[in-house]
Amino acid sequence: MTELLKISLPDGSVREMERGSSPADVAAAIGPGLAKAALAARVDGEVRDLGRPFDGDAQLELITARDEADALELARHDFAHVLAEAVQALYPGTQITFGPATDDGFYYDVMAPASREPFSSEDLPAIEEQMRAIIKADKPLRREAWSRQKLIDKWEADGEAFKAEWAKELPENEELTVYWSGDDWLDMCRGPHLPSTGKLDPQAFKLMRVAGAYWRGDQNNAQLTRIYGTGWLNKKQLNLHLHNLEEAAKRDHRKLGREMDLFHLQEEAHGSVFWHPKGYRIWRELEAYMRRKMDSTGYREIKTPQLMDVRQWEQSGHWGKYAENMFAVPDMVPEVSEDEGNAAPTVAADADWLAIKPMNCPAHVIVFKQGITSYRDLPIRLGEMGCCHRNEPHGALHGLMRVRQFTQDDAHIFCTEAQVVEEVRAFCELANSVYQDFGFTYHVKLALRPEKRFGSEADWDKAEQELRDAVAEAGMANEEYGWEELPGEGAFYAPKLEWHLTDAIGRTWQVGTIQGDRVLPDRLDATYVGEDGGRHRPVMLHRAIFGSYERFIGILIEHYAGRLPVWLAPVQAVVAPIVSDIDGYAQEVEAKLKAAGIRVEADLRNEKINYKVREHSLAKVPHLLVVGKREAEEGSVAIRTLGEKDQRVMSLDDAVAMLTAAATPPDLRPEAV
RNA sequence: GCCGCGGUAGCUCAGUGGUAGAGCGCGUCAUUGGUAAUGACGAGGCCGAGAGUUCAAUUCUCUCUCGUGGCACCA
Repeated sequence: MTELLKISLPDGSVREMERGSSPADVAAAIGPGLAKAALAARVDGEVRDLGRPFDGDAQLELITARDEADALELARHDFAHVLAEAVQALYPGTQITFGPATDDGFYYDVMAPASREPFSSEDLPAIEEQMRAIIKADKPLRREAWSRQKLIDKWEADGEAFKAEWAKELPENEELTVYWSGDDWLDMCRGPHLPSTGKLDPQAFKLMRVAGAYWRGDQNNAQLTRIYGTGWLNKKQLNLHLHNLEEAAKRDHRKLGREMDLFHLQEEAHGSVFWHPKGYRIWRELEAYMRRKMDSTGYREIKTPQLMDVRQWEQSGHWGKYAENMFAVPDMVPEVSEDEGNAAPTVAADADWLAIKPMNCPAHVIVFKQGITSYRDLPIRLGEMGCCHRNEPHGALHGLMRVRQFTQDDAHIFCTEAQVVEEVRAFCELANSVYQDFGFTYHVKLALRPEKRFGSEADWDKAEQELRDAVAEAGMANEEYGWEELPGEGAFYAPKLEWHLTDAIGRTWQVGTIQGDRVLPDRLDATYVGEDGGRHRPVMLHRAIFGSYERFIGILIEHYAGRLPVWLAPVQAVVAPIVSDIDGYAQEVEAKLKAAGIRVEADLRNEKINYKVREHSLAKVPHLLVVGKREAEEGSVAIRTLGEKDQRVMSLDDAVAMLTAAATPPDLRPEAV
């Protein structure tokens, strides 16, 4: 008299199943094809093993390879387990820890046995081989519930110190699960998993690299070896991914920066950029653009000192928190050694210390504090192309993306409490117009109060709510803008709104930010005189749109794969004569374009036109103007535009008009005004 | 800062216990050629820095440094 379970399917039908039956049974009942294709099940919205019995009546959706997101997640998680099993099979005594799915695959953190070196990339082929063997063996993956104590005993018996440590911290009463791979290997895991290892495609994964990673992400703990793999549902997907990686490598800004002669980095100033003429041209265009944007939205630009007394940084709180990442300079005349070549100066014990600014905010507060400010003057928006230095951990440096010297498009808005929401909303609008001009889409996120912070809870409540409200006012607190709140991610003095750009190949970059700060105005005693005649604290909004010029240019190079829009291109056009008889005309064309404000060069070298076309195409010059006898006679040019197959012949005057239009920055185009 | 890998010509890289090689680039000459590499010749290197082993080190060992892939960090 067992009662039957009612299992509802997505098509609206309901199947009656015996108690104890599982999604696998439902799949089998529907048909053998589905039984084979099914990978897992979504039971009342939760992804579960195919073989896990129903708890009661349920909504069921069977997951197959067609449900790509779910299937990928399952496959990657299984690849990680197979990886761990393979490593232990090959190298007994290896300790296993954790191995999740990632965006493009999986990894597993392991500790090599003391008897051998940590794993290296040379071990990867053998591990891959072993993984394929495990997949081919089609070992069933079986879920089993264990008590916590049983788990601890098992891990301790096996010498798995990391696993045992973790198990001890799991809740005592909760039922814990392990997954068997066949009958000879298991890992503790919440699941779910595919029914068996054979559901994985042995040709759809590749181990990519090994790296160090700290146990539980804490640098005080042991360092494990993390083995990274990329994993997919089939070989085609894997190959596509590998191809995309190659494409991404081709647009690496470090490579393009060298090839396009934009900038270089070198040992003597590591983490600081040597900008070459072409790279700095991009910078200048961006800076001019940003100045126009800020001038037209009520900002006033200032310039503040590079060096300030360390005491100023103590007062702001930065010295206490970030001293180790700041550069300090003794305020003294160095004693020069008689000994030539001895460049190490001695520092007097009583020297005063100056710090090179790691940020502009305290200096902006100092400017704000000059004189007496009335509420009638607020908001005050102070902008600065502020050059800052931070002594970053060496392992963090990366091309233009993470440097020790950088220049921010920084500004601080001092305003009353009542003005915060409107100021933030207006900033959302400004940031939006900038990112659109560069062809980026973006997500807006709110980073909430961190564990270690200054300021009262009431102020944090207020500050977070203001940012929320402003984004809502701007119409961006929704899915379209990827709206999300990130607990614990804020700065020590303020919650942050963050703009995460998505580039042409789908990667995201956090650039813009605005932060509602009540801490610094208080610590540095900034005040304004209110309507009531009393002194009040302004709210200080820290904000940037590019973030830093260095990083933003790096992002632009990768976003456009070096093919910058004409208005940013260091060289916008090259005039290339076919024979030297035409050099005179080529120079005439060059002069005319120059007079129109186009960044143009004439390539009069004694080379064939094929050579010039190839070279300037590789250099990513947007327009190549080829001139031969025909063009010289007609007063025309043959324009070859980068990325287009065909040339266009037009009169020189038309060419000037066309290039002038193409070279106009987006904010100055007629349709933008 | 931690783990792994690397540093040889301007760039990309090969190579060796007896102080080095290619391609591209650069220079000179010839060539004046209609849309992605014309040819010949030539000049370039303290083989990242320091120490050690050795008759001898670019090569082996150690330290440092910078880069690189991750981790940790990112006001």
